[in-house]
Amino acid sequence: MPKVGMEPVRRKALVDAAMRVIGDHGSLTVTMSEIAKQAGVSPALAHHYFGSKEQLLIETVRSHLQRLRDSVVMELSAAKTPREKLSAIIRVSFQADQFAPETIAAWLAFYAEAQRSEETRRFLVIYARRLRSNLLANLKALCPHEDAERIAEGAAAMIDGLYIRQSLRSAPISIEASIALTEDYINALLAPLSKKGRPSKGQIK
Amino acid sequence: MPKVGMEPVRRKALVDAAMRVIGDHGSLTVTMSEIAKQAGVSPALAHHYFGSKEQLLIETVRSHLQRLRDSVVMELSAAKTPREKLSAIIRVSFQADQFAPETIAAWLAFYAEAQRSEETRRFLVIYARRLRSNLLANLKALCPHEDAERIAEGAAAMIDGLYIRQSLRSAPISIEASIALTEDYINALLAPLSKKGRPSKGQIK
DNA sequence: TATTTTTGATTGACTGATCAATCAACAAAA
DNA sequence: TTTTGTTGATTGATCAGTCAATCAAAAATA
Repeated sequence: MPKVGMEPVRRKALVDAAMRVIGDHGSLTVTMSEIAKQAGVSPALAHHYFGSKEQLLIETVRSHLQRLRDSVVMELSAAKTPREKLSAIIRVSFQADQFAPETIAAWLAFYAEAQRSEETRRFLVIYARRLRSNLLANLKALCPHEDAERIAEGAAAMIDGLYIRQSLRSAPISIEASIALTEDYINALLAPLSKKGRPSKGQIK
Repeated sequence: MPKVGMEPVRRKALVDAAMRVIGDHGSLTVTMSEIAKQAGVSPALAHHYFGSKEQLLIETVRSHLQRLRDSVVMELSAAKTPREKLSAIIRVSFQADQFAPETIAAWLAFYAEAQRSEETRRFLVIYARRLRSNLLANLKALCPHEDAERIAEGAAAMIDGLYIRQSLRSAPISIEASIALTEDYINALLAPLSKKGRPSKGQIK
């Protein structure tokens, strides 16, 4: 085996391994040994590259959020109208790999960790803001601004709520049903509204 | 100091202490020592009464859920109509002590724990089912059954989602706003419906 | 080209701290 | 004197983090 330029390879392997271990362990109380073993290296090497367990965990959150962000960007650029973009955001939130039990377990663990780790919290806040602002921007094209704020808040909450409920794995809701519930919410709140505030009968002001 | 009948007193003190410690620690990785100190007894006594840390934690979840349940029952009995009962359920979910940062942190920790502890998971499943079925029962009085199912699912998700978003403590949503968002959801989805499925103009079948 | 030197990658063994859990002993009430 | 409550001291396990030593490739030198 070669000997140079291993660093990026090992870092990625360790971050991926951490994600997997956290996922099926369902918590951040995982040991460096478990992660290292999963990545096929010694625990000492994990410390060598990341300095501390906390740092490795933070990189793991970062990487996960980055991947999610990339998905959103890609899907958003494919969608044309604001309404299509809203659907794209929803679709990505519930896409299969995001909605897998291990991924959801990891999410939950990250949220719990954010109660103690300021840095983890910051990442999740960024994610939450991005979700909200993506929704908001497109809603503003479809209804008055104040309504858009409310609806964005509600839709974001619903998405996160569907996640957390999924984590209990009792009567799990399918991906399609989750998408439908969120779409319904947006449609129902948008229905009586329109860009410039059409009251009820299609009269444009 | 007196000497008999201490057991229930100590158990309650320890469970309450655990809740407090978990709350401001924001995680279940708390030590028996911390809990015992908070309760003003020695760690050995905590083990004496609960046998293990896990058992104490489980009792803590149970006690918390029981208190919530009591609140719901009380508020529900005060409400008369189905629509009022729906509002009562929502109101309890967001009542001040439930929505306090430490309580939310504790909830989150319990959800994370449920990934590993079957018993904790069972309690949370029971809570989730109860919330859903309380909503469902009252919704059924207001719209067709299939619609009631969807709306109950969505409202439950929204409630949980508002909780989890609150845990990030960035741009926190007020109690009133949280209630308003959930009420809006129900109103919006209920609007085009009625008990026997009036299509759109008030014609009763 | 052959050799030595340097450098990055990697690990086994170890340390120190933390903690759940146990237990023997003691105090006070019954 | 029996029972209940209570604790300090201790044990054993687990882990994050450190370190000195090894190995093999690459670079420098002859």
